[in-house]
Formats: sequence, structure tokens, C-alpha cells
Amino acid sequence: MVHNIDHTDTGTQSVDRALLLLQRIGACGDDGGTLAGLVADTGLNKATVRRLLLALIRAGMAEQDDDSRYYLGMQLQVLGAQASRRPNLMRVARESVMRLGQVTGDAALLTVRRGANTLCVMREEGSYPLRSHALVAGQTHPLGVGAGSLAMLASLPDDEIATVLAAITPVLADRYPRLPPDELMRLIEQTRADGVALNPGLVIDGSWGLGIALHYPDGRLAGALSVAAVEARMRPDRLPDLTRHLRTEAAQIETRLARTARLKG
Amino acid sequence: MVHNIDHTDTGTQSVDRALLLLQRIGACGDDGGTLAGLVADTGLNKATVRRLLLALIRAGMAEQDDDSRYYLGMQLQVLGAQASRRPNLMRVARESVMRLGQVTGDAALLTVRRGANTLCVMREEGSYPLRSHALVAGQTHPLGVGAGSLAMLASLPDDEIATVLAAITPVLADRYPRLPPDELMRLIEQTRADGVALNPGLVIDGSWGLGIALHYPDGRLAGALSVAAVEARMRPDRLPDLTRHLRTEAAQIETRLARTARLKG
DNA sequence: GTGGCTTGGTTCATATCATGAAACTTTGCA
DNA sequence: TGCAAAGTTTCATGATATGAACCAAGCCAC
Repeated sequence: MVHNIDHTDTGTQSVDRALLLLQRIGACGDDGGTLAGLVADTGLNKATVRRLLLALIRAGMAEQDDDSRYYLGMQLQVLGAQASRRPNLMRVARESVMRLGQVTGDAALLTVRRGANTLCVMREEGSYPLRSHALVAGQTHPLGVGAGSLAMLASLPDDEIATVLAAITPVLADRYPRLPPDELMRLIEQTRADGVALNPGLVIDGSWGLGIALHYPDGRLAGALSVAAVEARMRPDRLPDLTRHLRTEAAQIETRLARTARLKG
Repeated sequence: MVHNIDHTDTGTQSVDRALLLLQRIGACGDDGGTLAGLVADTGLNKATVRRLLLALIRAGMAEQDDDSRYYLGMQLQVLGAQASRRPNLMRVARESVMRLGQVTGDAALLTVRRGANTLCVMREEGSYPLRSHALVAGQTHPLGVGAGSLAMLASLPDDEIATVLAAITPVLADRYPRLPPDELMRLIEQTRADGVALNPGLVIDGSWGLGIALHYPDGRLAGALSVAAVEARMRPDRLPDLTRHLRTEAAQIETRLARTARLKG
């Protein structure tokens, strides 16, 4: 039924740019973004950014304050609430992510794939005071960068891995010097052997992570569940314990995914 | 500082359409929308809708299920959560809206202005079993249609009211036969005299509402707070009580708006 | 089965619409 | 007062979104 599975990207340049802009505004954090900042972030022309921002504002997706900073708009809160009513991965996993964070004391993360990249969709802070803020909800990284991301990449068939690697190699070279494609291949082997993905501070020094992929009942990749902490909290003796918690919650999420899939069947 | 206050709408047709589409998908409810349905809703060409949907899907704003229905995407949940961290009207009013719903037992609503229309951004169900579902979060109506909406319209200066009326007259004639512009003018007078807006079932038979406008400390319109119920719950003897609750919560919201405004100064 | 009907999805010539360099305005600073 | 940086707008130009027409798949009645 869905004919065009590769989501060809012709004929909507301005829409793509506008939506990219929305993400960038979100990434600016609580006190919004400036026009110049967004221009720098996106690499677009100043006039283009301004024009797109006006369109976003018109639709309520963005707002502009008196100090001429740009923020996310209230329409997004409404749409976000509407989206949250659907029994999708995020809703189904919420409970598990929160429990994982509370039980381990570290940050629990839920990540999904978006093409050759990953998006962190949820983060539950643990109680441990020394926190790794390497990954925050809304951030994207190339597939393979970070524990959850690596777990997802490793779960893909080899030919798809090759495609993804080809796509992200320039980005890796540019922004993740410690993760060249061959190192990533090695990590994939390791992950497949272990059944969990370990990121020993390869993205940010001292920021470790442990992740596991999640699948829909039909075998399709759904996302990844992971735990992030400072190096001292991920010593070898603690890994088996963390892995066990991850596996328990991952199993629970997959069970619930299967249940909601059956409802529609 | 913000030069172009009228938000001129040139040069972004496709973005406007894509964002309109997002709202329509949201309006489809929990089990999504079909391509044909969205085409009918928006009046756009089928190919255009499909192309825009692919762009939305690419950005994670929408998703397409196996049964080729379209839903709101997870990226919206993430952006919605980010938007919710800002101390805007919605966040500042949340507590009051919930309390209003619980105390009165009816549905409490928070509405904002969007040009010549209003958007319901929040709804708190009361406990009373017989509910009016005339207004649900995410729905839009012309300014003046509904109690909160009427409260906002009545609070505008006369010349702006004239502009708005001119803009919405065709829509009124088409979709709200019981609310011709002159009737709306009468309601505005009534609202100004009473200090609250009463909608005695003029939009949907038997669905009554009572609303009051909210303002920022500098006098700008912020939105409206309202209560909706079936006719039997809005008999004259109950109105003073409801009005008092509305006034109390509105005052509280305005106080908190003033406080957050002072923080930025 | 088969013919008609509905709905999902795609193509491609065309003219519309988004583009971005440049100009203009405002603000901040020295 | 003059300079620099950031915000905002304009407008000629060609890249880009458009939508009529088309294809394909499912569904139903007969």
C-alpha cells in the first residue's frame, strides 16, 4: 500500500526548512533563539529564515517575544498533547523509562531512528547527582553515535548498515573525530556479540552509556532504550546489573507494543 | 522592534499548507486521517497533500501506519514537551484551569486568539457526567463564537472588532447560521455590560458557556478562561456562582502572568 | 470472475512562488 | 557622533511547488 517507502524529498524544500527550523528553535533551550543564531544554525539565508519564522508564527508553532527572540509556540503544546494520546512507542515506553531511571539512579533514555539519524524522544533523570547531559530530549545524532543509537544500528541488516555508514561518514569525520566508520564497525560487532551496546565515553569524554534495541512484534526496529552515566558509574562490575534492568524493561516495552499491535490487527 | 506586526503571508504558501495539514491531522482524532479525508478537509489537491505529508513524515511530525492512515508524529511530542517548559499562558494557567474544572464540575477551557480565530488550547473535564463536547483542545472557531471567544472579541477596541467581523462574516454565514454579525454585535454589548460572556447554546443547541478574557499586565489580550456545560447546569441561579469562580481564577492567572513578565523586565 | 467504483499514490509540463543579495532600519557601544 | 551588529524588508530571477491526468489496488455486486 505504501508505495514510496524511501520518502523521496522533492518538491517541499521550504517545508523541510521550516520544520528543521522548528527543531532548531527547540534546541535553543528555554530562552529561545535569535534570528542571527538560527541563521548560523541552519545555514540558511537570513531573509529565508525570517520568512519561514513568520509562517511558523502565523500557525502558532512559534512565537516572537518583545525582545525579538523566537520561541516554540502554544500550538505545538496542543499538537504534542494530541500526539501523546496515541498508543505509540513513546506512550507505551514512558512507564519503563521512568522506572529505569529511578531504579538505576542514572539517566534513562528513549531514542528512535529517523533515517540515518537518531532522535532522543525522552529522558528521565536519575537521582545520582553527577549527571551526564550528553544527550537531551530533542537532540539528534547520526545512527551509531551513543549507546542507544549504536544498539539500533547494530540491529540492522548488514546492507542497510553499509548504506547508513556511507550517509553519515562526512558528519562523523566532521563532528565525531573519535568515531571513524571502521571504529563504528568494530563497535557493531562488539554489540552483536554482547547483546547490548556499550559506549565507553566515545562521544563525550567520561560520558558512558549502555543501550538495547527495541522491536515491534513483526521485527521492525522501534527504537532503543538506554542508560547514561558518568564513567565512575559504569565500572565493569555494575554492567551486568544495568544490563539486566535494561533487558527487563525492554521486554516489558516490547510486550506492550505487541499488545497494542494486536488491538488493531 | 517587531516591525511587521500584521504577519504578512507572502512567500510561504507551502509551509502554511503543511502546518494547516498538521492541525487537520490533529483534528482527525485518535485514529488518524485518510488521504482522501485530508484532501476534503483542506480543499487542497491530492498530490499536494501527499507531498506535504511526506515532508511532515520525513521530519517526524507525522507518521503513516500500515493501513495507510496518517497520524501525528513523535517529534511533535518532543517539541510539545519543550514548548511546555516556557512560562507562557498555558503553563501559567494550567493549575487554574484544572481547579476550575474540579470545583465547578463542568468543563473548564483555555482559549487564545489567533488572528480572526480562536484556538482552544486546554480543556479540563469536570466530574459532572453530562458533558458538552462542543469545544475540544485543538479546535478553532471564529472570534466571537463560543463564550471564551466572545469574551476576547468583546475586549477588543471597536475598530478591531469591525476588522474581525469583516473577516469572519462569510464563515459565520456558512457555518454558524444562528450567529449573524449583528447578533454578535448585540452579544458584545451584553458581554461588556455584564463583564462576562454568556453563550446560551448559540453554537450547539443546549451547550452553554460562560467566559472571561485574560490580559497581560500591559493590557494586551492573552486569552480567555471559560466554563462549558449543558443547559441545565447554567440556570440563572447558578451563574453568579460560576462567574465568581471564573473571576477568581482569572485574577490568579493574571497575577502570575504579571509575575513572569516582571522576571524578564 | 468481471466491470464499475472508491481510494491511495505518482508523473511531469508549467507558471507560480520561494529565494537571497542587497538595501534599509534600529540598537548598542565607544 | 560614528561605527558595527542585528533585525527587517524589497524585488528581479529562476528554481520549485503545483495539480490535472494517470496508474494501481482493493472492494462490492452481480
